[in-house]
Amino acid sequence: MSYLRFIRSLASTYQAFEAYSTKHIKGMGLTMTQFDVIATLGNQPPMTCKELGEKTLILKGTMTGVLERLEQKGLITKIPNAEDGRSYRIGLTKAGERLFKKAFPEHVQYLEQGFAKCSMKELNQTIEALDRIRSQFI
Amino acid sequence: MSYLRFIRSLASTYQAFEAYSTKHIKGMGLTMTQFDVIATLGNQPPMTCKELGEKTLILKGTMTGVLERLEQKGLITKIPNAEDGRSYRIGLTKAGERLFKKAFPEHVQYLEQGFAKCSMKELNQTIEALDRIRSQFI
DNA sequence: TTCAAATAGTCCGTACTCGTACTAAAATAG
DNA sequence: CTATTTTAGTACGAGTACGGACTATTTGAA
Repeated sequence: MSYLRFIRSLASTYQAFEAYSTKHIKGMGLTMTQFDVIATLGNQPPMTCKELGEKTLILKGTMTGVLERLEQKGLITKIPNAEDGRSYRIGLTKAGERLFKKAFPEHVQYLEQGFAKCSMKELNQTIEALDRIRSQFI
Repeated sequence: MSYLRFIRSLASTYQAFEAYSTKHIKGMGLTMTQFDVIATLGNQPPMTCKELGEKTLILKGTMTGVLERLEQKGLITKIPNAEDGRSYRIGLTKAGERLFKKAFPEHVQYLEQGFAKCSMKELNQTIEALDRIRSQFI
């Protein structure tokens, strides 16, 4: 019966982490989803909407709106794709690059703080256990 | 640096479980949030919107709409509260009761299947580790 | 080659999350 | 007892998630 407790523990830990992370991201004027896109595009050659969706787990229907808002903020550009008239490539603008180069390391460091008191050994053991449990659900 | 791997592992396990659970809930014509409300109201005396929100972690602003849709489906009723003119008590209708008595045990059993191959010992160890890690973020 | 099937993205509808502002009722301080 | 503050729930707007229908382009098969 402890699987019900496991579910609660999993959900609340995920949500606590999500809340911790979100607090920092909001300070940069982005949503988690928007940050996810910026972080994925950073230091990478421009990629299609489809590729971006695969890396970020954002569905294409959602992606349209997210990219629209990022374009309005002047952080990304859509480059027509010569090889395929249906698609285009998405890349960071100069402003997007600047934001990425500043925000990404800052955020990584912020997350690091949260884990400062966790032992490596415990983290690694938990990763292994989570991966084993997850494999039952796929 | 393994905390980045931990985050990925935590998020993907949570999402895999969520997807597994959602698949079953959708089959009963409910969303996860709606099921959460029904499951919380089952076998309990009617409670206020506030209490319901505390138990389900649904914010009051969201709750209004969720209850509206559950009321339309005829699964819940709002009972005026004699002791406090600002609030009302929310309870399951007969149809809501019937759905709960059928769907809840079915869902618990469905979840149990997913965890069938997980050892109790590993689940308990993981719960403890997750709880320790979570405490760093609150 | 031409027509059917697959693919890339968009559009739309429903539902949820979160935050802020608002209304009405209750609790409390002076 | 009145005025202030708190509290319960609603209203609303921006953003996200997800699914299904749709358009345009490309690919693949007859």
